[in-house]
Amino acid sequence: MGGLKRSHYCNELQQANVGDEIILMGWVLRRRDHGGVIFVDLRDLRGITQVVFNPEYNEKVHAKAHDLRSEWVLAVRGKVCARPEGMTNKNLQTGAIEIMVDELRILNTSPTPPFPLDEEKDVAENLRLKYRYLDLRRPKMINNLRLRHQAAHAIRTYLDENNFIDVETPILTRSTPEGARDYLVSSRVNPGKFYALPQSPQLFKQLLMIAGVDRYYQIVKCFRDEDLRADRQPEFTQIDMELSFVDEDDIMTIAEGMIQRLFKITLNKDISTPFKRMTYAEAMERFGCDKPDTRFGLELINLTETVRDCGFKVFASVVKKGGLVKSINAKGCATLSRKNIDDLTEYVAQFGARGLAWVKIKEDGEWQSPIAKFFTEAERNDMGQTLDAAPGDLLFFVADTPAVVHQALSELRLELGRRLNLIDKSVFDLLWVTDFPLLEYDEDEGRYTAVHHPFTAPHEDDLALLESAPGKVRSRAYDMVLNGTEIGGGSIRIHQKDVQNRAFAALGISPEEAKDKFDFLLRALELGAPPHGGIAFGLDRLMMILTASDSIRDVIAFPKTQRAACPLTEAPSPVARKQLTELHLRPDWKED
RNA sequence: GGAGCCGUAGCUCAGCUUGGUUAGAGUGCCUGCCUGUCACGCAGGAUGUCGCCGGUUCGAUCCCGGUCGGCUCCGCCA
Repeated sequence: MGGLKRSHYCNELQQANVGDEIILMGWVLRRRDHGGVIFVDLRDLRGITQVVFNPEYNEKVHAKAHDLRSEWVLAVRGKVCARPEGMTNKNLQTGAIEIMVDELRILNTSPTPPFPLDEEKDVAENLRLKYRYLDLRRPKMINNLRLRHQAAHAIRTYLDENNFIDVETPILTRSTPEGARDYLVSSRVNPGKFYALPQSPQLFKQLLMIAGVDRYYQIVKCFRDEDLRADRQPEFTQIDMELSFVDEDDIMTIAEGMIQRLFKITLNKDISTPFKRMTYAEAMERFGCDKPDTRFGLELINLTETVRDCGFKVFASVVKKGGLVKSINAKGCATLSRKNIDDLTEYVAQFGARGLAWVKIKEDGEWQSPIAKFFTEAERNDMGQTLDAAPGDLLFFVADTPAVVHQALSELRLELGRRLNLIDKSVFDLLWVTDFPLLEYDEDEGRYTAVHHPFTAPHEDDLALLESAPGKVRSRAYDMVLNGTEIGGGSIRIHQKDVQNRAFAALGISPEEAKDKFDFLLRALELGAPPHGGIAFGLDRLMMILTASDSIRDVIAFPKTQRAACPLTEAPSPVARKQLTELHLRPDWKED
């Protein structure tokens, strides 16, 4: 750089700097060559400054500026000048001034970049990912990275103020049963044995509580070898914490304070605490899901009892078989076309609904519906009353198993919310969902599995049910929900060995297997484990919401594609046979 | 494991329904002109494995099958 030192960033210079001699460094965003005067928009991570090469001001430098091209890297020494009358650019933070250049250093050149960086148009994502370092030069992307940094910083500061200490836990650890598929790492020095990358530092943070650490946190990578989604990556970041001698309220209060701080620092938004709370049972009943978006209505209404003995066999037989009939009253939506309704029927079909019954309430209160004829007038009145139906309304019904009814109507509700523009995007709607069931029955495995994880404490009132009615046991788990997205979840943990053994037994884990896989935990629990609990937040998902991104990939510097590949490094890649041999692995795939 | 959408110039896309001349547009790029632009302007120019393989056909960017890649979703994600 020939001894030049940057004096300012490209967003800083204002009217007050006029007359100053400054040095900027950055990339050529655009060059406008007027034959005489040449304008260059110089960009760095913070902004853009117009630099001017005028032959009358400095002929030698002007000549050199002819060669400049997009994304060349420059150091520019010059004088801050006020722009001529009427020439300010209101779209630019530095639009009041420009730099008359005395010295131009070309620090690096570049061929024409493979895609434009000026954000005028969307670019194919795999191209962006292949040249991610170019993509990240775009203001939106660098802003996302910066906001993520600010979020992490605010969280660390807050937790430090609250006596948490950051402790690192192993990335190479042991595979445990339950949960997601593990990423495995083979051990060179232990033939036939494997490490697993952590799905979360769950057991280590519990062991830290037993160690007396009292309050632990970590912003930490977690790994789950499952299929990707717009909001799911195989490696993702958790804000992980654990506290001793606390109950649910203590943890919720700490977590609320942290989220409050996060919003204040990153978006300067004031969030009021405490957050709303809702039990799992209420969330399912009213919204059909455990992470309700409560920014709008369209709640589910239970008609199971109303239609139990009705004339419509589809409904009545579902009820008889123990299923549910629920409805959504889309107020004032009778104007939706048959095509609209068909689209919605197709939409809910992907969630298992075999049909979507509907009724339009006409101006005279009569039903316009394919199923109207199956109901007596009394039944129609009964249903209309339960649903608060009025002329102009559109009623949707799903009758099926509780799981299908809830998922289908929950998704229908969200789709209606989006289509009807019912969601106020400026609102951040935070709530807790509590009292999750501890266990749920897995038909495929023929046993109960943990809804949260196997170390979650059962509700004390329900302890006796652990053996007699495992599905009825409530847990001491809680999720934090933001705008219908689960952003964090945690629980009070089991801190007594005998309770942990009973929980394992309920999960169908034999005492032998428990000893084999979790001996270290059981031993630790009996050596003076304090009551403890914690919570973990998905930092990536939080950042998605804070940046209003559609994809988790937009808040991760180097994300992976849906096939879990990195277009930039071309990971995963083949490895030399020698590496495999050292790891005692014998490939069963064809080598090139 | 399954469903849907997409793949044409460096980039963003049209063309494909109904197969047939030289495959287009905008932008970018190159050259020239231009001293106040800021998505500068004007004139000219170059640029295509129509993802790949196969089939049907006299003839395939277009129809069919397969395959590769990208995205969204279901399953999966304690």
